[in-house]
Amino acid sequence: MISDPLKDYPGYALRRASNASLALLTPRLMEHDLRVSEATVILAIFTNPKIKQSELCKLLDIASANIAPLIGRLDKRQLITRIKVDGRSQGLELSEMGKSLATQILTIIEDHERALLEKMPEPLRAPFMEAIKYLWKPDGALKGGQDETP
Amino acid sequence: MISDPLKDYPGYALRRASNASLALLTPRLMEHDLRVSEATVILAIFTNPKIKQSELCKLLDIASANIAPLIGRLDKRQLITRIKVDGRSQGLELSEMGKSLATQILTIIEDHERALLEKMPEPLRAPFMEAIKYLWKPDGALKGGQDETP
DNA sequence: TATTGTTATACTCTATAACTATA
DNA sequence: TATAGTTATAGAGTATAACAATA
Repeated sequence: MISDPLKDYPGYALRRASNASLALLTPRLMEHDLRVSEATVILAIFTNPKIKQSELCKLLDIASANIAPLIGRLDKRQLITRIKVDGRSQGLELSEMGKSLATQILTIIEDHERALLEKMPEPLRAPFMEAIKYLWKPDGALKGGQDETP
Repeated sequence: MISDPLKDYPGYALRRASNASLALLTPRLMEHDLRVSEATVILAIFTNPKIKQSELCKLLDIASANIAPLIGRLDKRQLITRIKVDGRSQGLELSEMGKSLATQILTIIEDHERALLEKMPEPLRAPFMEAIKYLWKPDGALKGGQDETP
């Protein structure tokens, strides 16, 4: 009988489960001509109007080199507007079209995430969500909170 | 204050945690000139000698088009041997060098996975591992078990 | 006809380096 | 000097289509 030697390891299970989740979500967002990363950025701007690209990078753990073309695509589609903050940085906001798209994205993602959670027995859901947060740093260890000794 | 609108969703948390895990594991395997996918395949062959490529694909959820060049690289490095089963398929086995590398990989991965799990409080570890298995299909729904009605 | 393995190709995400301009 | 943003480029994972050889 063939068996998977890594199936009981958390990091491996994370990778497999994440891939399975993305395989379900990607085609649903593609109907709106959006990648998962683009949808994530749109929602982050929706929740944090006037956020700067550098702040988005920290929040979502994306390299600044990679967010530049992504923001460029959203700008070209007139989903966002850039508002000069100072000479070198710009606050990002959603256009009306962007806000409308954001609410549609939110519907898709909420439905997707609800379906994911419903795959596991109810008593495991809360412990799962609590546990997984120890494996990354929500809100990107951003300003405001007490950081781990700098 | 900047906040992440998706941080309480399981699929998003999976993606972030998986990326964080890979960012730690990748450089450690790179010291042995191995990608994560290559190390995974080596261990799968180690555990399942004579496994065929098509079985590896099902087990690890990799498209056959993508495993061909990967196997080719392992073959060129003389880490595996291909043993003809019939005219169109071949059983894969590790060479002595491959087996030696497999044990080193296992040490790295076990250390990595142990460190991951230790990031969360002990009482959450078992529920986490139990819960996450509902989000993918370990052993790729392979032969031997009772499948979901074909 | 179906299966196994392969090649070619393309898209996405990620990573690094080098650069401009501003503070 | 340090920060914000950009460009170019490369590496890696994943996806589809097309194909040859075999069962």
